[in-house]
Amino acid sequence: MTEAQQPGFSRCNNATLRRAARRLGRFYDDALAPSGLKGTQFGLIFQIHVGSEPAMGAIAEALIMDLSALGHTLKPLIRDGYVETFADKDDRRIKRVRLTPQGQAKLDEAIKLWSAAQRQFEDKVGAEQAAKLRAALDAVADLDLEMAAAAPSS
Amino acid sequence: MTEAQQPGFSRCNNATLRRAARRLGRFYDDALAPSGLKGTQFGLIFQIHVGSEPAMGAIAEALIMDLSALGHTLKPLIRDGYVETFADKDDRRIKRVRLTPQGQAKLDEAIKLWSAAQRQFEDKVGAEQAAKLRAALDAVADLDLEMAAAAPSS
DNA sequence: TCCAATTAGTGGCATATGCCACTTTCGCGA
DNA sequence: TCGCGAAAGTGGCATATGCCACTAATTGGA
Repeated sequence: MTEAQQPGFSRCNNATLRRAARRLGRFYDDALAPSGLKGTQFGLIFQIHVGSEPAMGAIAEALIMDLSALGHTLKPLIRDGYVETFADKDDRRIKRVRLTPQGQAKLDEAIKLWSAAQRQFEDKVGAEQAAKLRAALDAVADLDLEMAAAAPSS
Repeated sequence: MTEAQQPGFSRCNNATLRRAARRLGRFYDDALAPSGLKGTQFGLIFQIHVGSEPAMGAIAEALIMDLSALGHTLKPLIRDGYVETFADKDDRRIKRVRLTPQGQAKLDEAIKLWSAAQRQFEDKVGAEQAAKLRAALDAVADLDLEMAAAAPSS
């Protein structure tokens, strides 16, 4: 056993979350590896897929990502020809995103791999437990946090 | 509401976890900002703190991090003088890590900020709920996943 | 004793994420 | 209609993480 796992530390919700995310991330990444996509890219492509040519801002909001981070993450997918962007017809500030035919095909391919990982995970923890965990995580994600304005003026 | 959040997608345990991690990560990052540390760095420094001059491998294992990733993450902390490394006396392959006095001071400073964030989070979700969530996440982290060797030879 | 397999880290490369400073467009009120 | 403030992205910079190919030390046999 790893002695370095003192209880005091594991009380940090953020650290615990990241730790689990690293673990699960690698698992899904491994499962998706044959497709050449990472778990994050799969999630992003899927999000684009379910959206109706979503604007970047909409995607960022849905995934709770920084808009610029989304822009960066999108680049390799555009470079590899899975995704393409185009300006909104009515508002030139808005850039919409959609999958290319290859992107669609890649998504279909990845979904098969993803399903196996998802199934294995749920077999281990139980579909019900998994659903509860996701619900709890979604609740955290939608939480209205905000540090109570530290020093309230002078 | 964000229409782009179709139910189909949120069924991915990995995507849901990352989404929550981004959200919570920003919250803790904001809270720790005055100290100049990121949430990840805080967790790492804390881990070094509770360990007894832990070897890099031990830290990586405890945090479920890739050893090389740990090495990279450690660099800015070493550069800023919060952490230092030294070779193990008996096994020169092993590199041990410890906090410098400044690192200790920075940790103390950061713990105050962290406490406020931790408290605010637990006030929102409830200490008990938070504990349950951490337990569930630890369970996920310790899961014995492993894709059942895809193609079992020829 | 000497070499093969193992263990612990390092460096390079690529993606994942954020923040900040800008630039371009819009929307709106004077 | 002019011009200012808001909205949507982009680029640069820095950290977070992983994988892979290597190098240096160790450990076990033969």
